[in-house]
Amino acid sequence: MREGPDIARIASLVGDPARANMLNALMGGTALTASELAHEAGVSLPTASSHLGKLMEGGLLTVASQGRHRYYGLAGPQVAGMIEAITGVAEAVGPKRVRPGPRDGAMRVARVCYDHLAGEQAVAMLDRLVAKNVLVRDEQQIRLGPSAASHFAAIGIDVYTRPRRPVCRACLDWSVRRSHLAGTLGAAILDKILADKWARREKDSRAVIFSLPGKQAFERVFLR
Amino acid sequence: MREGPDIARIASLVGDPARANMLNALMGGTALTASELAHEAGVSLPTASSHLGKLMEGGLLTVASQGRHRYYGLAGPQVAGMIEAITGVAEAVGPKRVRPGPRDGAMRVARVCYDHLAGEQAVAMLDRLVAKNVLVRDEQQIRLGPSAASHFAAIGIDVYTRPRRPVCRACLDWSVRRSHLAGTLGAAILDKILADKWARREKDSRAVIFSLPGKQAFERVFLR
DNA sequence: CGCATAGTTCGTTCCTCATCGAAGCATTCT
DNA sequence: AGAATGCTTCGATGAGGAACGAACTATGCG
Repeated sequence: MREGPDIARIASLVGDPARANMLNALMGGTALTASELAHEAGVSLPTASSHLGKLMEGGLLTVASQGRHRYYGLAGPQVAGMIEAITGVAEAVGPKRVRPGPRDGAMRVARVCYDHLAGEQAVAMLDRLVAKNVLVRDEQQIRLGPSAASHFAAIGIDVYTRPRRPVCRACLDWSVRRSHLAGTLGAAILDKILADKWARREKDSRAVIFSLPGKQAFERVFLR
Repeated sequence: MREGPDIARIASLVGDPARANMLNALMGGTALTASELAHEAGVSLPTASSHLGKLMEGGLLTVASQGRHRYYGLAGPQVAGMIEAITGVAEAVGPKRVRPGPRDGAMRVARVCYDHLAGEQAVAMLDRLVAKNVLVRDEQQIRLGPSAASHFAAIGIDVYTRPRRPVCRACLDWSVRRSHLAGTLGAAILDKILADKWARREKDSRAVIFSLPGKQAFERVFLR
């Protein structure tokens, strides 16, 4: 009876375990093939194909055909944000993890959230950038502060080169329950962290592992 | 295979249309009874009760027993944020609103919401009553103002005769996204509108169609 | 070409879960 | 106490949809 956007339709897409696993895997930010996603989800290829079709039809995924491969990826940051939000609730109400393994610890500290950094490190970074007035924040909005351009230029990031998406966006961190930095700036910072080899991606996981010198460099640049 | 919080479980809770409607209704911030939610969702009371049990078990709702009523509300802002996020995606990918037919127009202007009037007319009425200080409102709470008794007595409504439910309640209007008046007073006003034949119910619809003199009477009494 | 790999489509099977009526508590009104 | 109201539990029914094997299409390789 009720009108408005069909939230049940979207939620039910995420509500199937196989599809949820696929979406989770895609939260790493890299597009994956149908076979890889089938493996991630623990289902057969036909089943995966059917799920992917539904996710596509629901507008949650994009696909790029390359040769005989089809690379599926999240449709955009809004979808990623939604998954984060659902993850946050699941984490909050879910059965208390009996014993958080070491891998969970790493995830908590730093991980990839679609295309930017999340976790304690990322939250601390945003806090510090706001405290230094490099970024200005009111509520969920984040904007560049007066010194932003020069500040980021000093570490090799041009805040004006990526005009397509919003430069700054707040993204709620499920492990810390506070916001971290998304948007093109967040993506550029993650790029730099990986390009400069401050950290590496854990295989088959969203975890981001900092090396000791990498961590020190990160702290010097972003937490001071 | 994948670890982490069980996002499919949470999403599937939202993924049922009946439950989604309930959650949507609760997004207004006011707690609602099981019967009201059953009506909102368009399902029978047993069905609603089952859904509410699941939402409770999933940790998405809280409940407060007051006498023989059970008031259900969202478990917290995090849950509300999740619903907002899902709504945002649904809005973005959803079917482009084709063309709101005439019936939708009528629904938008005035309709029945459980037992009281909703829609633009109802929102305007509440605004006016608050502006005239007949009703006093702070946040989601609405109370009778000093002149309420005499004001409503003049049009044949005794504000004290129906002690069973709260006299005034705010109810979020989905078409206008602002509150209108619910509670026994809201119900009494709708009764009067229909009893005095200012308007009639559209068959098999929630729409309420005002006659021309009825509309004038309504405006004279409530919008001036 | 013929063979291998990557994906989708089809048809069938099976199971979960939404639904409602009837009956059972609980609370409040008279 | 008895009646009315609000809500939950139980049991039966039915529909939707997740799963996979087999067959089909498409791309790449020798």
